[in-house]
Parts: sequence; C-alpha cells; structure tokens
Amino acid sequence: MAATMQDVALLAGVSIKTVSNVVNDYKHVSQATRERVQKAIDKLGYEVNVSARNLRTGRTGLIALALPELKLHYFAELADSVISEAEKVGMQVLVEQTNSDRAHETALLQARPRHMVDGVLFSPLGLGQEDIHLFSVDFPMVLLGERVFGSPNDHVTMNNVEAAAAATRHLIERGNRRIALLGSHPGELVGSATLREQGFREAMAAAGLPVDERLVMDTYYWHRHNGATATQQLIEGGVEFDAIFAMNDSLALGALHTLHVNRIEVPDPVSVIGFDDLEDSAYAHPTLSSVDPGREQIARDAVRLLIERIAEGAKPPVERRPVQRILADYRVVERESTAVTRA
Amino acid sequence: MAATMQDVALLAGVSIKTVSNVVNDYKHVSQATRERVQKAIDKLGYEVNVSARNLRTGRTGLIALALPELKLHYFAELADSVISEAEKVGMQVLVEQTNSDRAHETALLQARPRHMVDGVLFSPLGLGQEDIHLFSVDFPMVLLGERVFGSPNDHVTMNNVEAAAAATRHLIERGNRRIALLGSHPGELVGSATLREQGFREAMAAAGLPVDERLVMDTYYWHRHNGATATQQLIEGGVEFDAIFAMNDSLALGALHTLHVNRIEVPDPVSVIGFDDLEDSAYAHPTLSSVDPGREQIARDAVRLLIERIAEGAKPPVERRPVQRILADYRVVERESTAVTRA
DNA sequence: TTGTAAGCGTTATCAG
DNA sequence: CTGATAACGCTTACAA
Repeated sequence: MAATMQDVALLAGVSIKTVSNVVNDYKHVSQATRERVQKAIDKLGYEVNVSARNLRTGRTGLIALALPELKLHYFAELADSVISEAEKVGMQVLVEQTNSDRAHETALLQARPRHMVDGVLFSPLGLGQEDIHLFSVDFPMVLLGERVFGSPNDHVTMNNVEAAAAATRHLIERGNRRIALLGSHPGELVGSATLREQGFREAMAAAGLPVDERLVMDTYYWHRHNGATATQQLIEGGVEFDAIFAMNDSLALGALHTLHVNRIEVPDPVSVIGFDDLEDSAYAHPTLSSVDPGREQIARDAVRLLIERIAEGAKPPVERRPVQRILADYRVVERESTAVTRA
Repeated sequence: MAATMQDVALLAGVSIKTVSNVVNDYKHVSQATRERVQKAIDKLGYEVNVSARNLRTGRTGLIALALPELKLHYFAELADSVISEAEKVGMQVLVEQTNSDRAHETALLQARPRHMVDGVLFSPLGLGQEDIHLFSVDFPMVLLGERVFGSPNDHVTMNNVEAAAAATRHLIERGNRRIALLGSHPGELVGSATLREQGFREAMAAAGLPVDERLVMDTYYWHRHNGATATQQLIEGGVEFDAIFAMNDSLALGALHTLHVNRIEVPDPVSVIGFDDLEDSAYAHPTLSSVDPGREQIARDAVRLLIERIAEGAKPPVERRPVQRILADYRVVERESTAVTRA
C-alpha cells in the first residue's frame, strides 16, 4: 500500500497539514520542519495522491485536445506544439481523436466527463456553422480552426483569406496566369476550404486575372492521395495551367507526385505552392513553397487563453472577460517549387 | 455548482446508493426506479465527478503514452493507433513527449505522478540497455521499441533483424549487388539501428555478397534531412551503388529527394527500400517500397498487455503472470522504388 | 431491491 | 508557523 500524508506526518512527528504545506511549497514552513518532513517523504517513497488532490481542489491539471486524426501531419505537428506549451504551464494533455465525425464531435461537447479535464482545446472538422448552438458549453473551451465563427468561445485561428491571397499573389508575381486550385469544397459555407478559395479568388480578381472554373478542383479530403488524383484529372482535362495552388501541403505533395509521374517539371512549366508548411515540405522534391500558418503561435495562444478561462473558474459570467479571437501571423515561405518567373 | 449524487437522490426520492447503481448500470435496479432516477439526472444535468470516483476506486481510466515526438511520423501513426485501441477498452490516453531526452525519460520512470494514470506505455529512445535498472518500476508499464531488452516489463516489438534481412533479400532477389545502408549507429549496442544493420549484414552474407563499408552511412538522426545528406555524400563519394536500404522511411524519402536532385532515376539505376511503411511512402515519387512493421498490431497488443497488468492490480508479484514479449508480424511491401530486376 | 454509513487522501478553515 | 477537523463526491460492505 502506498504511503499517505498521514503516514508521513506520523513518521516526521508533525501534523498532516504540515506535510501538505511542505509538499505544496507553502512559504511559511521552518527550514527544520521542512527537512524533517522531506526526510520522511523520501524514506516512505511518498507521492501525493493526485485523485485526492483533484477531488479536493476541483482541478485535474489536464486539458483535452480534440482533433480529427494524428495521422494528418498538420494535426500531429499541432499536437506536438500544444503538448509542449501545456507542459510549460504544468498541464498535461489528453488527446482525443474525432475522426472528423459529427457524432463524435457532438458527443464531445455534450457528454464530456466534466470533471476529468479542466478545459478543452477543440479543433472541429465535422461540425460546422449550422451547429453553432452546440458550442455554448459551460466548461472552459478554446476553439481552433475555421469551421465555426461567432460562437461564444475564445478562438485561435489565422487569417485564411489573406494568407491564401498572399500565396496566390506569390504565384501571380512570378508571372503565373493560369492558376489551378486544389481542394475546393463547393457549397460549403465555412471552413478552411471556403476561406482559402475566397482569398484565391480575391487575389486573382485584384490582379485582373480570370479564374478558369475548369481549373478549380473539388477535393473533399485533403490527403496526398486526393491531391495526386485531382492533379491527374487536371492533366487529363487538357486545360492549360502554369501553376497550382493547393489548399494544404498534403494536396500539394500529392500534386508534385503526379506531375513527376507525368514528367512535368516543377517549377517550370508548372509551379506549385501549398499551405501549412509541414516539415515534409522542406524535403519534398522539389522543395515545396508553402504558407506557414504560425502553428507555434496558435498553440501558445490557445493554451494561454484556455488557462485564463480555467483560472476564471467559478466567476459569474458577467465578470468574465469577453470572448477573444486571435489571428496568428502567417508567412509565405518560398522554396524551389515556385522559384521561376515567367516572361 | 454542479449537481451531486446527493442532489439527484433527493430529487428522485431515493438513496444515493441507488443513484450510484443507476449511474454504474448495476443490474438489480427496478425499471421504475431507474427511470425516476434517470429523469432526475437529466433534469439536474448531473454528471459523475470523476475525481471522486477515482479517489474511491484507485483507478483513473487513463494511460500515459510516452514517446519521443509526435512530429516524427512513425510516432504520430503509433499514437493514432494506440488512442484508437485504448478507446475500445474505455481508456483515455495522456500523450507525453520525451524528445528522446535521457533526463526526461529517466524522470518519467522515477517521478511519475503515480496516481494520475493507471499505467504507462513507454517507447524510450534516449535510454538504453545500460539503464535497464531504471525499468524495475512498481506500476504497470509496457515497453515499445528496441532500446532495452530483458527488462522486467512486458514488451511489444517486432523482429527487426529478420525484417531488415527480408528487406535486404528483397533487393538482392532483384539483382542488386552493391547495396548502400542508411542510418547506421556505429558503436551502439541496442536499438533499431543496430538490429536492422545486423539483419542487413546477415542477408548480405547469406547471399555471398560483400558489404562495402564505404556504402554504410552513419546517420544518427533518422529524419528526411539526414537521409538526403547521407545520400548526397554517397553520390559524391563516387563509390558505385545500385540500391539503398534506408533504415526508416524518412531517411528513404530524403534519399529519393537527393537522387531526384542529382537526376538519378529510381528504381533504375538505383533502387530504394525503406522501413516503417508510413502513409507518405505510398505517395512518394516513385512510390516507396518499405517494411510494414505491424503498427496496428503493436498498438493492439501493447494496450491489451497494459490492461491485463492493470487488472492484476494489487496481486502480490508471485501471482502475476510472467513478463511477455510479443513480436508483431512484419511484411515487405513492394512498390515502384524497387520494381526493377537487374541482369 | 434499496438504504446506511464508512471511508478514499487531500486541502482549507480557523484556531492556537 | 503548526495542528485539529471538516469537507470534496463517490463506491462499497453490510444491513434491511
């Protein structure tokens, strides 16, 4: 049986409260007492019972990170950053995979074992704007991503429209005129796809370039596979294009694959830019230009906001700080796949 | 304030025990009572306080998964599988990143907050055979990977020697004779590198082929970057080679990159095979042959063993089942990068 | 089938 | 600076 505070107190000849004080680094404990207690702790191999502490304090030191799948590189890198940031503030992370499933995501918002985690970092992919009523939850939650806006939660995201426009301009500035778009979700009202497509169209319009709708490829999933397939269709479609803007790097890497298979060189005659700046992109061949979405900053801000909310604790709603929306900084990263300027 | 069982009991006009019975799906509860209690639960929005339950039962329903980094694709895919398997048996997963840091990994074994998780799935990368004494811990732990053998823990791994030999034979059978090896860790006594290199050498010897030591590339880290660099050195070294066996897929993908940059075609004149069978490998160009290490099976077995250990609970050591070591099944996956047979 | 009551190991209050 | 004691909300003998 593991030792308890009582055991330590007995051995050290002090009260249980004093042991607690030592364990929790309470300031007003005499050096002598502290040492005596510490000795007893070491001798018994005592460790605090976290469950008991949790019950008493109503906190667990745990946050949940709910995301679609770790298999998706973007989310793996995000989780990596979130876990690191959480550790800095003494929190541990429970990773939950929703597989972008609506039912799963809904359950998360409704039936969460309320006492298991102090708060939730949620990156929805199945739920959308039409489910906004589900997001009025009574536990601390910070939203990530672009599926839902205007919900009563803190939200960390990036300016997808602007960033996509910047990527598009990057292509336009290098003389590309017939730019294909990979990853469109027609009919969708929210989400990264919609926003990035909007940015693409705005940048094209601003440059006075028409968008050839035959070059806008619908690709529901954004995996390599889909980028590869869509690019093959593009090639077989026979409509000329000189550049591809893929709405994420996985699509772009798939596109590079297909272009290669078809012996079409990159960046000339076809340039490619992606979005997400995955580690892989720097080692693709050719190396892939992309948009760095500020993942580290997103993780840092999200954890910070969540911790703040948790600290607000039982405050009545009126005293809480207003909902915050933070836009992380993006950056266009130029690599080989766009390193050519056309006449 | 959140409702407690007491509140529910009061509203339903039953005792707290009955509420507990309903919540825990105890069999012998009359239909009428169950419904009445359920109504009260719904009305109050009651949810069990997990901390209280944990304190009482001594369990948390949590397992820790300690791995180097989620950024490494292999571990992201492993975590994905582990989380899915854990969910099936009603467990949640706390992901901890060690960054392959010895101090961090040591701390994990020593100062683990004992009551926070029911058990630990540990994939060490910093610690090695010389630290075997650290692995005698008194909480349920299952080891993953190839860093430590013979420790008093259940261990799920794969037959690296055989699998590497199989990959090497795959190259030899296709007429490759001058095979380069990427990712060697000279001087290391344990670990994937050592075992896979052993398998490579055994297969070469069995085929009567000499190993040209100039084609054995030391590469401490196994990232794309290192595979790319090592391959560049290989090319600049001027020693002829007709195939590369990279000890993981990231190295192999880096190798493909460098070969491409140097306009050396794959699989002819140079074939490439990797190890891990990452999702990415199926979409590399050319698609990458690899060794599927049975990741799903590893996750499934590891979770199962851990659950069994947890269930043993307080049994005295003599009554526990002996330590198990499970070898997952591997499989050589042939793709384009080795799809050529030399004269 | 349901109720009573005793803890689980902490932390917090309040007195000393 | 330290001690006694009362919760925290639940599960589980045991009793009815």
